[in-house]
Amino acid sequence: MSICGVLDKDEIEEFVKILTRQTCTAHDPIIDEGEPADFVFNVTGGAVKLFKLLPDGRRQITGFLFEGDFLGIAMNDTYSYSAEAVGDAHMCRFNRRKFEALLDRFPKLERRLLGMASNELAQAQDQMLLLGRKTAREKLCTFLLSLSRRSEKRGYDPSVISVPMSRNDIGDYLGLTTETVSRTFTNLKKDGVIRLLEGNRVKINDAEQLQDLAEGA
Amino acid sequence: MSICGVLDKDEIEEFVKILTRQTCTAHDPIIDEGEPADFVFNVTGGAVKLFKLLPDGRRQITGFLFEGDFLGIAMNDTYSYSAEAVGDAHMCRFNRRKFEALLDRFPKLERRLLGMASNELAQAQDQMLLLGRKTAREKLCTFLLSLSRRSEKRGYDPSVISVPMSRNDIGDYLGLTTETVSRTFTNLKKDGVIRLLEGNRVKINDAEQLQDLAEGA
DNA sequence: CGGATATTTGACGAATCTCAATAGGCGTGG
DNA sequence: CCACGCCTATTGAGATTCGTCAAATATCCG
Repeated sequence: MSICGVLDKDEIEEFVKILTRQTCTAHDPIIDEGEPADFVFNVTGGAVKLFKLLPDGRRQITGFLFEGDFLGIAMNDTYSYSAEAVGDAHMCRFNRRKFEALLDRFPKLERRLLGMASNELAQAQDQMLLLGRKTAREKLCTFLLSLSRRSEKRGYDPSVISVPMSRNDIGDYLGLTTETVSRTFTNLKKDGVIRLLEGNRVKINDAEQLQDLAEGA
Repeated sequence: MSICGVLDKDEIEEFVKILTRQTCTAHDPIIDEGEPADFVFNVTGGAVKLFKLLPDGRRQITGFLFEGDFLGIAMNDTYSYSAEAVGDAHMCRFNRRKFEALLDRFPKLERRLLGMASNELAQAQDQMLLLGRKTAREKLCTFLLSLSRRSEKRGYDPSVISVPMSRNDIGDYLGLTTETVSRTFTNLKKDGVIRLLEGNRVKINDAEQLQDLAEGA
């Protein structure tokens, strides 16, 4: 587990004692915005989406979590967003009270959480730039690039990425409609930037070109 | 200073020792994206805007800071955004290394920073929802409402808010153009939702209506 | 194979942007 | 104190990107 990288064996033991393993299937609600934030989670497999809703049903996905990602760093009294699994997802669940008690005992963990929150904040700012100022094409290229970088960081081939989420989810993440996402995929394909493979995978033909397209350069 | 609310007199002394006071005028760069993050700041007066740029000059303002707000919670090696004063702004500057050294001595401060980061993260998610899914009118209402709430929290009349930033800044914060911001102000005025007063102030006629408009209800 | 769901494609419309002109504010200096 | 000039805000007209609605196609899974 990524948050535990700074802990030694005995310390990890303490966490294992208080965790519950759980599996969620697609559309399975994990947490609901506004509910008391009684648990924090660590994703151990699959993908999870975080989102907020407007009263009329419009949805903004604020992030996708993958193996190793932590859900609930921002610990206010209530959850500020909802979460559900993209496909099937596996997670460790911690009672928040017990989790915080352990935090007190391992101050280096607190420092680490602050670091993770910093990263999330930086990511959130990138996403604001994307949502507020990028075109549909730039948005999709940015998205594919971030998936590619994530793949690379986990030791996979960055030029062939798995895109497990639906067009609709991608749209709700990028501030676009399903149709625009689909059309933009088609355009990128036509322009030779990417190739669509079976199994929801995408081949990136020229990462540098993708990078330029992502920034409107 | 807001971050120091958890400290006692002697502890605050330690911070005062390492701070430098500085004043910035409009468009004065405070920090630049990509530069080494050698300093952290606390705003003591005026307003500051945080923003990111695309290569062609498109700009996204990711947040406004006011008195008491802290700049640099997200402490990576380099700044992930730029900052400049809106009008004139006053700030305390801390050497980051020394600041972090003090953090080690006051663990409750670290907990507090994590709390502040959590709040910022929640705010960032709200802003993503706004940027990705709200209409121009909803965006502006949300913005005015947040200024009103901020005013209220500081003990001012929430129905008359000061809007010190330019239409252009508001546009870059809401993902709109100057013209659309201006037009939307005009519409809200025409519909009796707000009234424009001199001195860049805005009178909110019906806060509840504004709330509804902000969420598309 | 068949039904359900997701994706793609097309035609059209609307919100917002762009470009351009006008009006308003504010400070400076005569 | 007024006039000028600069900068920002407002308003207008037309263009464009993206959204909406609808239909066709593809994919998944039992």
